[in-house]
Amino acid sequence: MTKSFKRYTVTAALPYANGPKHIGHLAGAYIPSDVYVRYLRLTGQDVIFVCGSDEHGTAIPNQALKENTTPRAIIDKYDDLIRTCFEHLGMSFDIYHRTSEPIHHQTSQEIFLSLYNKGLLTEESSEQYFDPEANVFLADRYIVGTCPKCGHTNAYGDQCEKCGSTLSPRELINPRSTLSGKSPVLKLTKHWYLPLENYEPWLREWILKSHQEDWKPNVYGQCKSWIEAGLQPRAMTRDLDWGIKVPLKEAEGKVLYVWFDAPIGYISATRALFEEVHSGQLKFATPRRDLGKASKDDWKKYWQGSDTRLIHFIGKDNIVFHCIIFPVMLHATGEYIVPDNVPANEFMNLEGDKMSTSRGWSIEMHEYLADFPDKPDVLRYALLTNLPEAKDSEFTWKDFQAKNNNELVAILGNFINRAVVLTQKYFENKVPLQKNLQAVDKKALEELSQYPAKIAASIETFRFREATANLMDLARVGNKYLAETEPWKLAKTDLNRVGTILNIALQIAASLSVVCEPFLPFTARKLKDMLGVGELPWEQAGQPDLLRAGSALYDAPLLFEKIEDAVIEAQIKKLLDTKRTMELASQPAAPAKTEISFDDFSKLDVRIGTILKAERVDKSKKLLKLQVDTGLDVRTVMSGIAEHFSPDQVEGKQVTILVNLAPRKIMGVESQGMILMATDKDGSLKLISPGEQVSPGSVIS
RNA sequence: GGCGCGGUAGCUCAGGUGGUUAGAGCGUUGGAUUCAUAACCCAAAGGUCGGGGGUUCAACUCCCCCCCGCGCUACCA
Repeated sequence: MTKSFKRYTVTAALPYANGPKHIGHLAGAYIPSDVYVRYLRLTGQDVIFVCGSDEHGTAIPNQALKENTTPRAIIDKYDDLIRTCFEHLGMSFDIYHRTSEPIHHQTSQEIFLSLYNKGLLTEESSEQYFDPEANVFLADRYIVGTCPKCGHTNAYGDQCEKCGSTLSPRELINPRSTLSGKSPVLKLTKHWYLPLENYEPWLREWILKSHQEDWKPNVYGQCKSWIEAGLQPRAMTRDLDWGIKVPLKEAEGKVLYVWFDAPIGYISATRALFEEVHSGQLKFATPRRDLGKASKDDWKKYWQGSDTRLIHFIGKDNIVFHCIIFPVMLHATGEYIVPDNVPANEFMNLEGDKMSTSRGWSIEMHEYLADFPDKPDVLRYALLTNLPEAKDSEFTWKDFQAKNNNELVAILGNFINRAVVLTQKYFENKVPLQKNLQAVDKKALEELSQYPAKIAASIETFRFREATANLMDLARVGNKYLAETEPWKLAKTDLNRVGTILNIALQIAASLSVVCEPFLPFTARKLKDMLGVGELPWEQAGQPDLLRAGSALYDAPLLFEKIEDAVIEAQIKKLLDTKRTMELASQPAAPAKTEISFDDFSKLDVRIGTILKAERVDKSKKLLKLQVDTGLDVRTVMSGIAEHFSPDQVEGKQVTILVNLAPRKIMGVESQGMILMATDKDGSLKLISPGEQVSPGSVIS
């Protein structure tokens, strides 16, 4: 931490190009990283800021199927959408690249080969599901079946969207291929693994020991949890036809695992940045400062120089990849540096519920921009003041309105407007002279001089909320100064004095135009234009003489405008409407299973039984141990319903039971049968009882 | 169940290595003011710092137990 660095490489999580991105993503990674980088640039640091679209992985072809198009069309569409939104929100990347670019394929393959040639990857063959009809291995996402956790009949092989559980394809009951609809078969396939466990001592030393102090508790804690749980080999390749080819002859039809190639995208983007600057042909690069005579190899300084400080900005869902897997990859090559900090944020909720594009409960970037095209800074501010830095936070439209009306308009906009209007009124819109200073003036200037350092200290320690609050406090200093000096009263008697006061007020405004740039870049631009100041470095902020007496002020439009209640109400209504639409659209009844014969059916012995006794199972959250009168006998059945029913809710109830299911031991107890349940749309379980009381053992047919 | 992160004013959140009357913004109430987008400025009310033990001269801050929320993970035939 005390180490001194010559340059910075700052990355923001590569957004996955399978759909639009919402304001939670902005709050997690993009806004903080942009503030950080803009600040570094103002202080003259050598920094590059890289990002780009993550365009591989199984979800892309999956989304293509959903939209009835090609993977290429999907990534082009969402790359364009996300790229445009970022631009309109003021994200100041030096390059926004794409992982589908050839240079990224090359970089990823080089790093894979570097690990392979050093003998650091292990090869392992395992049985994976294969669709003999389509003649391909099935990615997790292409296998559907019954969720073993909630019984949802259309769960994906990696996740059940009904109950949210993470799954592996082998766990699915009655797996089916989504390509052919047939049952897949298990087939042997070889993959390359990175044995993370070999790096445990290094990870302990690097993270647990040397970053205990400077990494955020939420990040450090999660790393610790992973390391102590025991690391395992992680597959670096997949059987898939969408992605980066594994550069080995024996790996026909295999690609690099998307989580192997995605973070390498940062490196590829950096390479592309310097290649484009070097060649003078900018395609993805938008360098924000003069990179001088860039050479093609300059990227190496930013990824291999031990005097480079690497910072990854991500959301909490990415911690394990950015703190464990990717660093191990980089470290193992022996050539790359590892991150000095990973200031991951938690999640931002929305109006009391988790944000989710698929559930329609979100504010998508492009929708916000469509509805508030001239207000990117208002969103930046509302998010900045409520970033989930230490814990999940919450965005509400009402809060958004309050932040705009009570702070941006009433404090910051109002102060600027007061200073400028008074200057127009008494001094023909020219900066008046600063004459003899009184105590109140000195106090204001003294306070002014403190703020830039205060704000800087907060930014440097990744406390962006605090930094933003300090920014607004500086505007408060200005308002207070005007309230104390009351220049509108003195104007009748002492215009010299008024001039001094307004000069100081305008100096505060000038400093504001500098220090607000990282947070509110569009506002900073307007304010600088208004005051006629150019681009000033951070170190000049806080000085009492940024504006020269006699210099003219320019047009002074209002920086912010009030947002009326009706606008906010409309947004809330829109949110609720979208959610309802999505619920209806995304929840058709599960499709019918494949046909069976009557003989198949008659193999099942389903009956009505009565639950005589139910008890919780020690050390289990989901299991109830039931004694069921089946008419034939009284038997023990273990049932995963404890999260839906308490024991006394089910005791005495008649239920449907599959009695001829092979017994199996669960949590050390033999379970003899299975209670059948209906799973409702919301994932809740319902008992299936006869319409009227029947004798235990009644056969269902 | 295990591991991790949280539980601080009505709301959203701050509170390195324990130390005088626990903070900010918003909201509420009162005052002052009119240059300003009825904005600004001042002041007040409001908290058993999740609960209970313990260490200490002293704990929101350290230790133990419990409760609640979130995440990962295991049991679900």
